[in-house]
Amino acid sequence: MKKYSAPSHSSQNCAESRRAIQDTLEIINGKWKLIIIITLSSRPYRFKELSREIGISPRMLSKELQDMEVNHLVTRTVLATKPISVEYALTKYAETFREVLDAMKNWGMKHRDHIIHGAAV
Amino acid sequence: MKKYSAPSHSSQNCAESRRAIQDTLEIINGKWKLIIIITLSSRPYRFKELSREIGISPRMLSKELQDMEVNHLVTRTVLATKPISVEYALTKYAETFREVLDAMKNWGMKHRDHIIHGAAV
DNA sequence: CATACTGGTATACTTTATGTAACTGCTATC
DNA sequence: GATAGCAGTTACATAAAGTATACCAGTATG
Repeated sequence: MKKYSAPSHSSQNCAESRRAIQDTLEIINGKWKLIIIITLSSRPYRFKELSREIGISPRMLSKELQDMEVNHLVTRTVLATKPISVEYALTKYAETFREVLDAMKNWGMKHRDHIIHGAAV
Repeated sequence: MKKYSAPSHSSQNCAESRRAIQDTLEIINGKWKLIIIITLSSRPYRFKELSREIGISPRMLSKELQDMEVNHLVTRTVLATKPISVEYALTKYAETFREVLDAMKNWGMKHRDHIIHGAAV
């Protein structure tokens, strides 16, 4: 009987922070974006090569790479090879994302310790 | 005909980093966890109060709060009020998560600028 | 000319996430 | 004793995410 509608409060900059965090979340959300970023951070990959490397179907890979291109995280370069090939590489801009990944990595490792060694709350 | 199975590479600490990042990702993954953390960061809330505040159904809220309790991010305290009430609050431990949120917030804001003002890649 | 490689797309399907509605057990108030 | 509030739970329905399989157009090789 009840509808659960949008929040009524939201002071201005609180909402802005939330939006920023949500934006960032979308960059790495889902099963694949993170591993794609990490894989491409070692070197550029071709489409099929990347697909085989991380075990993702072409359908998903195509979609994910398109998202990441829109967000300026990867570049798509068509190479004039015998059978045409396409190279995907992280942009220089993508390096700015490392701060976020580092923060997540550090916290994640501490958290695993915290939960395993069962500290008090 | 082809199966897309697990990766074959994965140098040791690379895999460890990835796992840590994935762990962190799970903490904030989904539609609600983030806004719950942000809302509770101002003050403790009771169950229904929180439900109304952010517009989440009791079903989802219950599930999310349980997850977060397991991860030591919130505490659940039963209060001896006339109709019983239960207070949810962020733990002190949850404050350590602020580093991650801040990194995400900063990057998210820069990223919005970057995309809107259409800088070169 | 069949085979195999390239970078994908199309379709159908399963699984997971989220939403909706109704219901429980308790207490207080009208 | 009917109504309403609290803190949830349960069963069911839909939406989103992911998987599997097949296929296309192009080029080279045997």
